Amino acid sequence: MGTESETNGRGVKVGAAMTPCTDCPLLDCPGLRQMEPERRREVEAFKQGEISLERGGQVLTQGMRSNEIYTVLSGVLIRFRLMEDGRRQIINFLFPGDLVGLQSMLDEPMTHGVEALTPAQLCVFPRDRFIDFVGQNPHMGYDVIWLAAKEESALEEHLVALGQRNAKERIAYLALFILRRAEGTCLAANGRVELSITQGQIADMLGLSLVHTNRSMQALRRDGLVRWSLNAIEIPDPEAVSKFVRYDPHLSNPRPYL
Amino acid sequence: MGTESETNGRGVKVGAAMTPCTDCPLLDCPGLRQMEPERRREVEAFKQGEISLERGGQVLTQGMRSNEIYTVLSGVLIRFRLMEDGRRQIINFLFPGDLVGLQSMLDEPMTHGVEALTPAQLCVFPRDRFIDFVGQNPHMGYDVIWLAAKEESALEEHLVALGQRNAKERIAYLALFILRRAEGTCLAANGRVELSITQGQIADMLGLSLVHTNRSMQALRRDGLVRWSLNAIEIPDPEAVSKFVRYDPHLSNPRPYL
DNA sequence: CGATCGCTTGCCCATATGTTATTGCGGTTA
DNA sequence: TAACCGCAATAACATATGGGCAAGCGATCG
Repeated sequence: MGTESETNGRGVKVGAAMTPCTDCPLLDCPGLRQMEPERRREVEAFKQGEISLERGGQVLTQGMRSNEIYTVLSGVLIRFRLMEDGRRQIINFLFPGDLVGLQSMLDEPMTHGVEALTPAQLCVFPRDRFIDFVGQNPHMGYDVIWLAAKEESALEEHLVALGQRNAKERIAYLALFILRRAEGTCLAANGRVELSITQGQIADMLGLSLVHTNRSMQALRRDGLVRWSLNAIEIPDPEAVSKFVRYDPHLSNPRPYL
Repeated sequence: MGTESETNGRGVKVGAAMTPCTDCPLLDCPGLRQMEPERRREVEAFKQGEISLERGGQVLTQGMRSNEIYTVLSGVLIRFRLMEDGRRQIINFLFPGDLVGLQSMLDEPMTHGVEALTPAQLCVFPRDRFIDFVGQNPHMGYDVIWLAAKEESALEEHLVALGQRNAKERIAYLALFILRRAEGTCLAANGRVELSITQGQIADMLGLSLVHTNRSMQALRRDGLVRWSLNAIEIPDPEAVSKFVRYDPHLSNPRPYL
């Protein structure tokens, strides 16, 4: 169809084109760790290719195995779990620099799917060469562990939100979480992210019904805490929200990435 | 006091005694992966010591940094997060073979604490030698990543439970989760685990009030699905419970461990 | 242009879950 | 033995959240 091969009906394009890691567009982002040129070359040797997704395109499908691991080069994605009866739980949001298929390491069927929220590009790495790669670059292995630990922290936060907070707090929490992650990856400024997230998606992430999600969002808007439309999230006073939900996304060390 | 040095008022005993990895008591457990003798020697070289805990003893304290990572040699522990207002969210349960302080890798203050649910022993490893260790034993690095991915899967399951299931289902889910993990570490047989878990702890894990937790547990007992007392969990028909909560802890590959 | 479709919003009512308080039981301690 | 403590089991009542339905609104598409 296009200039490249279109493999998958679901908005996935496997590109021959490949951004060289030596001028990775993520290099300038202050939330991401600097990376020495020689390391970048190492990563480039490991990198297998690139994938482009449209909004709604899927990279990983629940129930299937994968031989590849990915890294977000641009865009925002969600990771979610489907139940047989149609219920859906969104597990987390993925931003540039994030590792995508840690589960692929397990050599078991994926327990979740991954889908693009915006047009996105991913770097592809072969799983079976991973051990060698780590053997030759122990620091990289450490970085992967670092990222895994960070991801775990995020899930921990989400668990706290679902377990301990009410609807308004959950939504405000999620807004702040996304804003901070977006800031860290240069996708936000002045308390504003442009990102199309459906109220249905918010509901599916926070374990709320659609109706109640809507109600609570309106309340937050009235309170002047969070203005969350289909196109963007705005938080006029992040400090206030942080206090409201008792959640302080302490700016952490810059994240490593591949 | 005892024969060893008592360092901490909270039931922590740092022992000079050290179980040699070459006859690690976990070796026989079918849920854990076999480990070649030479690997065991490598691990032993990395191992720094051992810690014993009584029920209620804490290994890691929220808000503090740690230079050590641990591994569960025996016993069951919980990982939890406290909020300023006293609310508590239990994040996960830890069983023999599990990695304890993955967060220590981040070089940031811990966002959770870890406390023993039964008397427990932990193996201690120094964080700062970790990179070298992985550099020399890439397979071990891979194993750590494996464990991290597995932990992430568990949190994912918990998220689904909190987000999508009602009280009865959550409790049944948790019972089954614990039972299966206990079976995998030789702590359970015939659908029965002996483990003292308070209804308050269950409530704090599942985001329910104590009263409602109690109500729902009774209902499950009446239904004959889960018999959960202070001393033990019994699930007469795991298949039935699995169907009831739509959760199937597919027996996974044996877990690696250090 | 009208026809759809999905998102948003509002309303009314049902119910799952939370809150507060009381009781009872068994074990521990003085 | 009495006093105490932690935990489980109830009861009566309050409220947060969910379910069902319908309307307005903006895109997209023929």
